[in-house]
This record gives sequence, structure tokens and C-alpha cells, in this order.
Amino acid sequence: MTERISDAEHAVMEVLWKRAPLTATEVADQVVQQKDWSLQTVKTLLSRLAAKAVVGTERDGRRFLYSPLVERDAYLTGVSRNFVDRLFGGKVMPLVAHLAEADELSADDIREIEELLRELKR
Amino acid sequence: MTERISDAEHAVMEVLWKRAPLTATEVADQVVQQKDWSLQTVKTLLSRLAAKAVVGTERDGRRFLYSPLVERDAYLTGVSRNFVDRLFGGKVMPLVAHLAEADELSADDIREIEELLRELKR
DNA sequence: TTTGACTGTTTACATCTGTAATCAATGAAA
DNA sequence: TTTCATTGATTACAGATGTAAACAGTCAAA
Repeated sequence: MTERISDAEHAVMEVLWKRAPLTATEVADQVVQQKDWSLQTVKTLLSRLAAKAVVGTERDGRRFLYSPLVERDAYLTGVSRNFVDRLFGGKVMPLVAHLAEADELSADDIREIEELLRELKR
Repeated sequence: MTERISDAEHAVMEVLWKRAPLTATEVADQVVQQKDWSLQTVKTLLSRLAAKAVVGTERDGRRFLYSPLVERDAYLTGVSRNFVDRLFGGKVMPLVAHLAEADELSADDIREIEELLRELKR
């Protein structure tokens, strides 16, 4: 039962998942390359994430260092599961079928997935 | 650029995608089997959906008949695309790989997907 | 030691969501 | 014709979210 991470919070997490620990300013520097947010906004998001225990803080003199407490993998598993459950009745096949029919899968994608599945069976 | 449909609204849409047009009461009767909502709540959701032009209304005497204006398929394509873009860099492979690694795919699932992909190549 | 730059904390505020209650119009029943 | 039930419209209200501004503590420079 991982705490829910909002869209905005997710952008912050992606930065921390790439490298951590980081200070608020360092996180903001990264985030700003994607989103047009102020330093204050990023700090608010970090606070909320810390309040939810999704990131941990470690005092470093006058400032904090932030690190993810939730692994990206675990998070992705949770949201993927939720997504597939809600929209495709919990089955991955209809999702893949849907993307395929909507022409969202290239021939390369298909080859890659087939390769992956072959691996899985071994 | 389809209007965003919230979770609660989505439950209402599923009913209308199954059969339409329906009156508010008919929709509520269906929805209540899933969610423990009052008739009022369902009506509010229908109004919001109508305001967003996601469902259309057609007067029928004293009441309205509601029908989806957005197709389920188009909606699913949109949210799937968005989901895959946001969390898996737009590639489906990592999503499937992820679900597979998280043991969310059974042997049957794998067989089904392989079958599907085989079809697609023909 | 005063001042300024940084950093976290507190407060703000509009919008969206979930979940209705209340109101008003009206057709049906008594 | 008065009354009740049905139905859409309006209003409500708390919590989540996006997006900060204002405040307060403190180390560093002057």
C-alpha cells in the first residue's frame, strides 16, 4: 500500500531516482529543465513527499539531503498494476492488444516484446 | 486532446459504454452494483461529464437520456498512451518487461500475448 | 556585529475530486 | 386541485493537487 504520488511529485521523484541524495536546490535545478516551476514549488513537493515518507531526509549542516525511500521499480509495479486493473480488467493482454490495434506498436516493438517473452520462458 | 475523466467519472462511463442511452436512474442502478454511491452522486458525475461534453444529453420528456460522446477505444488509447509516455518513456516494451519481472504475467498471459503478436505480424 | 544569501517551514489559494444535500420544476396520483 | 415522487440544477464541503509567497533561522561575508 504505497502512498500515492501525484503527477507533480512524480517529476521530482524521477530526479531523485536518477541520483540521490540531493539538496532541494539540486533537485530543482534538474526539475526546472523539464517543468517551469519555481524553487519554492519544488521545495513544497519535496516536503509533501517527505511527509508521506516517500523520500527521506538527512541533515547536512544547514540543509537537507533528500533520497527516495520508495524504489522506482516498486512504484512502477504498483501503478502499472493499478492501471491495468482499472482499465483492462487486470489483464495485460487486452492492453497490449489495444495498443497494437491503435497502431501504437511498431514492428520493432513487436519484435522486442517477442524476444522478451522468449527469454521469459527460459 | 480528450477531456480528462476522473476515476469516479470513469465508473459512470463504463456503464454508458456498455449500453446507451440511459437515464440517470438507470445509470445509477448499474453503478451502485459496483460502487456504494447515492443517486445524487451519480447525477453529479453525469452533469460534470455532460459539462465536459464527454457524454451527450437528449431530452426525453421530463428527464434526460445520456450517451457517451467519447468512444471507449479512443479513451483507452489516450490514457494508455499517456501512461506509457509518462512512466515508461513512451515504450511499451519496458512496461511489459516490468510487469513480467514483477511476476505479474502468468505463463498463460505470456502465451496469449505471443499468440496475439503472431496474429499482428500477419 | 550587522547584513545578506540560503534553506526549510508555514500559510495561501484556486481548481479538481469525491460525495452528497437541498432546491425547484413538474408530471402523476389521490 | 392538492400532494407526492421524480428529475435536473444549484450549492456544499472536505481533501488532494498545482503552484507558489511570506516567514524564520542561520552560516558567511563584510
